[in-house]
Amino acid sequence: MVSRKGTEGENDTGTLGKLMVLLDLVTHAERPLRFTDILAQAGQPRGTLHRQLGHLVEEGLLELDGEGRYSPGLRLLDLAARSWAKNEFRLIAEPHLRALQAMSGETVHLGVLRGTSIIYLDKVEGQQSVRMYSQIGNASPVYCTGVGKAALSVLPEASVAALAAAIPFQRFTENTLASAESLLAELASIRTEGCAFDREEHEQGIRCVAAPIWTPDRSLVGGVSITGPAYRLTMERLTEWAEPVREAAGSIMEGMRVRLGPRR
Amino acid sequence: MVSRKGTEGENDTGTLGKLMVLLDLVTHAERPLRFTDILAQAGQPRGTLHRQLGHLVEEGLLELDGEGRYSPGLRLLDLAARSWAKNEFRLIAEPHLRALQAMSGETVHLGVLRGTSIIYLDKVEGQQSVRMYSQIGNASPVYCTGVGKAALSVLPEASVAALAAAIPFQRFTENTLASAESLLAELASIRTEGCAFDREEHEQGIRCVAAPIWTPDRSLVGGVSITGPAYRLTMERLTEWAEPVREAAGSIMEGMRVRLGPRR
DNA sequence: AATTGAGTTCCAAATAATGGAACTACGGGA
DNA sequence: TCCCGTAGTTCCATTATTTGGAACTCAATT
Repeated sequence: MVSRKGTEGENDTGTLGKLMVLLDLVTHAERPLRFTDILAQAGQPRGTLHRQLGHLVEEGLLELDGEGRYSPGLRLLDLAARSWAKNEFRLIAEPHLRALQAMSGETVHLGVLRGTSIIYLDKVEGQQSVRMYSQIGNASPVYCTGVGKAALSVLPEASVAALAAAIPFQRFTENTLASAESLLAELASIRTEGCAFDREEHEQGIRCVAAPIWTPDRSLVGGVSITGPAYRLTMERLTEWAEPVREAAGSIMEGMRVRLGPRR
Repeated sequence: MVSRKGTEGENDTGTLGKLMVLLDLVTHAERPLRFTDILAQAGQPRGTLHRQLGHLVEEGLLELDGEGRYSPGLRLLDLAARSWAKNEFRLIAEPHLRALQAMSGETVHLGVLRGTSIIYLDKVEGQQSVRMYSQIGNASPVYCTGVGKAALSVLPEASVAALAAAIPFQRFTENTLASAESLLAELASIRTEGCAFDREEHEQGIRCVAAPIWTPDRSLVGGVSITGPAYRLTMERLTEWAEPVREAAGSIMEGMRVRLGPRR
């Protein structure tokens, strides 16, 4: 993975930075990693790595099982649960997400831009009470999600260009915008429309309509979307829902203005 | 020997330890904290604290808004989402939780013991698709939750005694077991029954029945429970469900034996 | 018994954290 | 407008922690 730090350089300096690299390694891995696995990827001397892992385990950020395999620790859940519960942006948006869900009957997402990814902050779905946590906290690429493209559309040209250059494009479906050029072109139309569509660009058979949410200084940029299967979400239906989605985004921004102060 | 943090003393030593104290401070706070608020509680010199917070912000573990207030960062969600998705214990338990939910129609929880708290790892509820993330990751006291008491019941006497001595008992309802003695007494009966009840001990009007889950070496101790409102979950009903809950716990342990190896 | 691989421990040297103090920015009140 | 107090930031010599090479233990393999 490249640095998640927007426009800046590498970051594995500082004690914390190095530890975070390890945390990332373990949380990104498919399965629990053994000491040697981590050693191979971390580029740290054995002794150093051993102590670093020891500290992470001691703090509950990692867990070391009986077979010497490292996996993410429970402390992460604990910290995340608390930060999610009190996230102001999410709290402000929640009623509007529910309203959109009730109106459409489909799944509604709230996401924010972070580097070249969208992180989902909340998800409201109908009765099909499947996994809910599943999506929250997950990072998805900006260039092939409705929320991602909507978010980019409100950034200044320069920032978009810088981000686009840093995106590791990858084709998920035949509709995926797999280059900086095609992405930039689409952003233009999104700006005039005020909303973005995902036409099965990330996952075959899944469409969505999204509207951007931003603070005046762009310190927070994200969006809200309605997502669902292509057979129910025809393009006509999506177009119909564009207005309610834009309105929800507007209401959320209004809520932020009131609650967070007009400055940013 | 790298020490575990079970029953031991303070831990704000080491660079990471000090940073974790700050993370805890911010995630536990009701509202975003200003520099001065943290300064008052952290007991660090101004310069030091300032740099520490800077590092946490840089890594996305904290966020600093335009008004100079610190709140938990998105990186926490990202890390937690990944660790939750691949948690082996949770994955093994999931189908059994669903089965219990389908059988009872009530909410089913999976939790593990961590220090003197129970951390909920999963939650499956019926159609009332309210907040789901809400509970997952949350820490609740051992002594007044079904899962907590069940978990304690399979620990060796010595460990329970040590834990009980460390619990800051607090009375939540008139039924709360608010002393080490009453807790230890109840554990005896839980051991013979093989399941624990929460008779409105944590929250007025909420009852539950839970069964313990443990590994042979007790490195992982937790439980599974069915929870619901007292008017639906009469004590007779709870008693009826004790057996299925015990069976589910047994199946989960069998699954762990197979998947994680018989050693631990 | 010898060998190999995995994990752990040790300690002088290198590096990062510390914290007191000086500095800046902002916001009243006189 | 000037002055003072509070909040936040920066600086840097001192101090403490991390670093990493190497030696060591342990277990499985040949």
